[in-house]
Amino acid sequence: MAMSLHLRQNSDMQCPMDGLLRMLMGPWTTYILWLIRSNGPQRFGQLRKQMPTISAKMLTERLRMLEEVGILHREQEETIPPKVTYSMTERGHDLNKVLDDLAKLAVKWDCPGAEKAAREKMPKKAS
Amino acid sequence: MAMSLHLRQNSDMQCPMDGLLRMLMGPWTTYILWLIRSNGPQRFGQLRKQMPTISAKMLTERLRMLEEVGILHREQEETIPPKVTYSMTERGHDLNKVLDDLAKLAVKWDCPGAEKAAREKMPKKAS
DNA sequence: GTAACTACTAACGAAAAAGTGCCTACTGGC
DNA sequence: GCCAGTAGGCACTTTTTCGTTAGTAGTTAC
Repeated sequence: MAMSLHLRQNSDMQCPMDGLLRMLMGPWTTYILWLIRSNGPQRFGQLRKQMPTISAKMLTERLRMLEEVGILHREQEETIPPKVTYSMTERGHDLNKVLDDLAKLAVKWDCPGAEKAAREKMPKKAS
Repeated sequence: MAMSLHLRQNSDMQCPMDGLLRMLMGPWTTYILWLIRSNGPQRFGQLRKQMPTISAKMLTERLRMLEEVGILHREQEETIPPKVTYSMTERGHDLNKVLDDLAKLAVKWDCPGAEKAAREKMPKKAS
């Protein structure tokens, strides 16, 4: 904790994207968004089945975070066993447009270079 | 390394964005791009001065990665002391358009929610 | 003659992130 | 009566990430 009383990285600097990127950056985040957009609102367990290697803890955490920033909506039925469904908010749809553009770029480039670098020099978990 | 012979997270799945996001996601990545776009080609030391809290190791690593995926161009003069200048490639400019959109979104939302969540539930370093 | 300058690299260690296993509550099927 | 099933929470362990320190080279300024 070298800089707790300092600039927190550059979040206090002039770049307004910081918060947004920090959110998208999280592991699995965009993959979750993609699943919900493609297949509609879904329950916790359904999402989990589509991401065989995610841990429950991680999935919970990501979903909670996406809810907190207002991108996903969480609907809970208090039955037992419980039933929780996640869907996109309006804000979520805003985001999808940008993500689409990003996806187009990814397809356009689709170079082995990116593949290679992704394996070596970048954070391990994305999507 | 639970799954080295397996799906590596979901990178082997259908999402083509994975590599691209893994790249943008890295700490400081977009901040570096922003600096170079705003102020033009720059040398290692100049960049460093503008990011007082980054370590040399980190900066080197990020720059190398951006070079590897073809977003930055690295030009080295073999003098001693050496002189290395980084500039944007064409591909880099492609990216900037999308990043601009992202920035617009960030400004549009600019909610305390994002701020708050950014502090708590997301990876520590972005920009 | 030595100290500073630049753009790094390698090795080490601390801190943060993520995985694992165990727990909950009530209902429904055997 | 017993076990499975849902959506997690909590504590503990492992993995990953990142900063710090030390070192490189030859020229130039003191």
